[in-house]
Amino acid sequence: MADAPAPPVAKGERPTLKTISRITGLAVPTVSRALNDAPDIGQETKRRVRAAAEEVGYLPNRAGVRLRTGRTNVISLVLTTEDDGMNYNSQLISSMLAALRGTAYHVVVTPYFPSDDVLRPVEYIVETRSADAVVLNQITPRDPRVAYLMARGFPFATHGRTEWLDRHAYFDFDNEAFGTLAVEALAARGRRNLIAIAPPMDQTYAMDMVRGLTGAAKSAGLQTRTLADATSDDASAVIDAALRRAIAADGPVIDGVITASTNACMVAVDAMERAGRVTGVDFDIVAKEGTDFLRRFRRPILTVREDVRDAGTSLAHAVLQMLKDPAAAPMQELRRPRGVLGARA
Amino acid sequence: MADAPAPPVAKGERPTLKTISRITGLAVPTVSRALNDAPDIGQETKRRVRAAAEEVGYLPNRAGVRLRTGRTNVISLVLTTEDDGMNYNSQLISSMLAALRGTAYHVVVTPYFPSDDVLRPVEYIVETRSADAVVLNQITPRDPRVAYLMARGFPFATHGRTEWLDRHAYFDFDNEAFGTLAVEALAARGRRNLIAIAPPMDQTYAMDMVRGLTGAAKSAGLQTRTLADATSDDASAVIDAALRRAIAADGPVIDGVITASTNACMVAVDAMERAGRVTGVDFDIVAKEGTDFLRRFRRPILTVREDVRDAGTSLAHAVLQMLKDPAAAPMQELRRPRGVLGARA
DNA sequence: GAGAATTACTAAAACGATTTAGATTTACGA
DNA sequence: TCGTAAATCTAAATCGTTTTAGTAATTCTC
Repeated sequence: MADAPAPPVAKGERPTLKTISRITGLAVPTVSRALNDAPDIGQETKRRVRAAAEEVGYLPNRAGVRLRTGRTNVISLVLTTEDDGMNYNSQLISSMLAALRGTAYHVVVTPYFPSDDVLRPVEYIVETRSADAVVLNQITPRDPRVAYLMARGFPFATHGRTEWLDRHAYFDFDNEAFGTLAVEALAARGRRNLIAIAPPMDQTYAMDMVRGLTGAAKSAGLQTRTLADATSDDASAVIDAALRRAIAADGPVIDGVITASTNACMVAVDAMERAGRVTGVDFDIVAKEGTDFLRRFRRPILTVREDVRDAGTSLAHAVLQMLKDPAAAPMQELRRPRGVLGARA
Repeated sequence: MADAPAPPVAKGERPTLKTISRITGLAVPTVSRALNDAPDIGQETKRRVRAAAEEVGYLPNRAGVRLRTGRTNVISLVLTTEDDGMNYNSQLISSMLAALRGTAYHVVVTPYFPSDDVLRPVEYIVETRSADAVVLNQITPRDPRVAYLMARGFPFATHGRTEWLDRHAYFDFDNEAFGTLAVEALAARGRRNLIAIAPPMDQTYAMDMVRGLTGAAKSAGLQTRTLADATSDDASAVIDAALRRAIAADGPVIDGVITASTNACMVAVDAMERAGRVTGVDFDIVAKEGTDFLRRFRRPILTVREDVRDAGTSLAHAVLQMLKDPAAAPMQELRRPRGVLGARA
């Protein structure tokens, strides 16, 4: 609870430009322009003003700046309030915060409720100008939010790609490559009959992943299909039920599973083992995961690493660059998976 | 991209009080007071003003309100940028957002970097008045942030308790009860030699948990101790190493493990099994978890449910009530665990 | 050495809201 | 019937910042 060391201008109040104006004897606008390094302010004056600002611990009043300029110094992260399987939201937020450290930007998390119109949060932000930029995820190929933001010329970056590839900033993991890698890894282990628990198929990355899967399967000359009636985002019970049906169905016996989430992987291993299939013996499973959680599962699971924090860092930099230089080309990054890790037995 | 249906006052601009003033022919302050339901505005006038506001889709400019009143309509959630084991942050945020739905409050996540002074984020918020209230977690008994906020009279609520129990709003899970339940469950299964992987011992809830453990152990006349050199918040490798040392050490053989986190539980099961001990046979383990993740682990793990979303909901309500009626007694809630769930085999 | 250009600052206005003080109208009491 | 109170509205000021326009002093140009 140490107080500030006897502020020279004794006032319990927070210092404003007026405070510095009084200290230096300069007019308020001069102080403002000096702090903003305007060209028509003398070097010596700038030095004096900055010293005074430093001394009293001046920080610009955000409401004042915002009211006058319209700049909010806020970046809005639009997220669903639904459970995310693993740590996705948490990691995205904390990595964005880390990347924004030292800047004037705050992060506001704007909820998107499943019952709402998808556009609502984004419209709200744009109409009330409550942020300088928006970060979106769970992107569909013709995402209406992206279309809206592009039409309005509002700065944004997405985790995931649309079909308007060259027109906005994005970060994405290369899910087609993941699909390819996964199939190849299973093929190399002699697996011939694969099933994938894909993300919801309206999402771009789900389509990418499936494209990778089917392409690689065709090349390798083996069977692959997507689990019906469940996605990797569904609740465990739903995935479990769908898998049970698939396992019990007639036809060639499943000997390879591909999943895009940790949770789906655990459910799948569980379901297969309950059906009497031994992991690593009767079948293999490839899972994409952000943590090293599956390693603790004590099964020979094949994993592909995907660090969500990379997304947060990249997206934060993308919007920062955008706000600094609106004319610059949008930052776009496609992160390729490094390879398939064989879990220890 | 549907436009608003022909706004009666044709202007691309966002409506302000001035817009409504023009429509109704009333002065701006009158409009303001009408919308704020001031006593000196006539009923008919209020009706007219509200109708006009509705019609043009008026939403108060946050910067204007904030500048004039000092109210920010922001609730700050102070979180570390470190990884949280499971979904803690994510669930806390989304449940808070859900509870704040329909209010004017935004949630700003304020990062706390491990290298910083603990007080820094909170000081920043108070000094720059960048939020109306703060929510804190990872509370220590004499948490300096809590002391600071109490001294400043700044509204806040904590997830976790301090030693200043009656003086601030909090939500907490009853970790002493958890400790007691856990020991009793293990004792009932004939386990005599327990080890606990506790949270960092500076945290209040860790101390609570250990108090519960030792109390129940004494009553049941059995051995219990806390794992040295590692806490449930540590990285998997650290916990693993510490556990290996404990398992290899001389003395009575460990036949019961208690852990406060999903991750620590997985690590513990892993370590024990690598040492040749079979879960549910040679030893039992009790874990507290917020998800139903461990059920998929296919081990007879005993779990105690703890829904983080309860914390977020309760804390949001606590600060809302505080902001509405500063004089009211702070909301305090201690959530007891419902019992120990035996995992299926 | 006079006019033009440059430098370095100040005055006034504005962003959108609320608050305080004051004005006008109507109703009321004696 | 007149002063007073009550009801309802308006005018002006203010929060802290930035912008636009303008002023004064200095330097340059030929």
